[in-house]
Amino acid sequence: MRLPKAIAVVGPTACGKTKLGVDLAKKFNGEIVSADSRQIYRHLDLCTGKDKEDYLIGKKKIPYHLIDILEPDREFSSADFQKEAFKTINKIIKRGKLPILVGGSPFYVYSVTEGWSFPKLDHDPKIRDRVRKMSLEEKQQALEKIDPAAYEKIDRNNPRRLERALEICLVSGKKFEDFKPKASPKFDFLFLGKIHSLDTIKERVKKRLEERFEAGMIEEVAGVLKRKKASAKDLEKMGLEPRFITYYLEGRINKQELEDLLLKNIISFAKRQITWFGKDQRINWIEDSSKEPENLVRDFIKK
RNA sequence: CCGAGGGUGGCAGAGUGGUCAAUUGCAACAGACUGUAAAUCUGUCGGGCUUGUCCCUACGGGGGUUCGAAUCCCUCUCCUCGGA
Repeated sequence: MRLPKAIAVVGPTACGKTKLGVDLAKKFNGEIVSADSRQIYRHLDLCTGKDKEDYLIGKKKIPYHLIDILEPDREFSSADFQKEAFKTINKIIKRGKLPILVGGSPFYVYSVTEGWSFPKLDHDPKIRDRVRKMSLEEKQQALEKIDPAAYEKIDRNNPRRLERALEICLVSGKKFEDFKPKASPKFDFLFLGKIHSLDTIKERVKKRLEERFEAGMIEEVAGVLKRKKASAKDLEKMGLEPRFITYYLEGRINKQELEDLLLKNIISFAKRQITWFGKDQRINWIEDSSKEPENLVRDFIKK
């Protein structure tokens, strides 16, 4: 059985993914499915770079999904995202349109394109809470005791991974090792990638930051805090701009430090994105001016 | 001009006779990643190759003491502070 077709537009931050996605959506009667771990949250449009005007072409608005679906004080995971994305993509296909997954959150993108199957577990907030409160050493010891085989293999200094492994063991009553990572793609994706040199990305990020400061990015965060849409803690988890601007508002860092921290951290994020996407042989990297993506998509659809 | 302190690897900054090619942080480079992912974590980071308890070059320049110096002494030079 042939899988339904879809497009994935990926790449590091500030390289013009949205634009490419929207162009293609217009030409091929598509709809955008955002794969951005921050844009799922409402508010904070400047901070998370929603750029909603990019979805307008002339008077026509390209439909987009999975942006602004949740209040920022809610927890959301890649598994939640995957579920939503599958639903959305299926609906788009049913409408006879072309789904275009556009995003720079590699974990979100791949959970969908690869069809990762996450262990099905009930949420147990008590267990989660307990596990999260342990010190690194306690986590290591606990896992070593419960599941020595998993402990052998795991990234032991990584608290997040230890937490997850422990949570799985404690909630399921089974071994972490029993949940072998599985993947079964649900769609046939054509991968398109947009990328620039690191120097160019740096320049673009810098410029974009300036524009967003100018546009009131700090005030945006202050407003969200003031209206209690999210706590400082929620914002800290939400990624670079919300986090560091919160620090700034709390007086922990000054404006210059804020700018430096943001630039620095956004760049290292871009490098991590490049590590993910760079090794993916399936990605068709799109140079700036060419009409190539159009041809690639046309051929792909015809097949 | 006098007095005091100081010049350490791309930067910041430890080290004050051997275990120092030099703690640490940042930057840089590479990488991991299957329910927090713009998260979290790992490795490399003076040069060379025959990759070794190897060689070379290095803690402002030069000289000296010592078996041995980033570390002690002399001198030159530069910086900072205080006094004229």
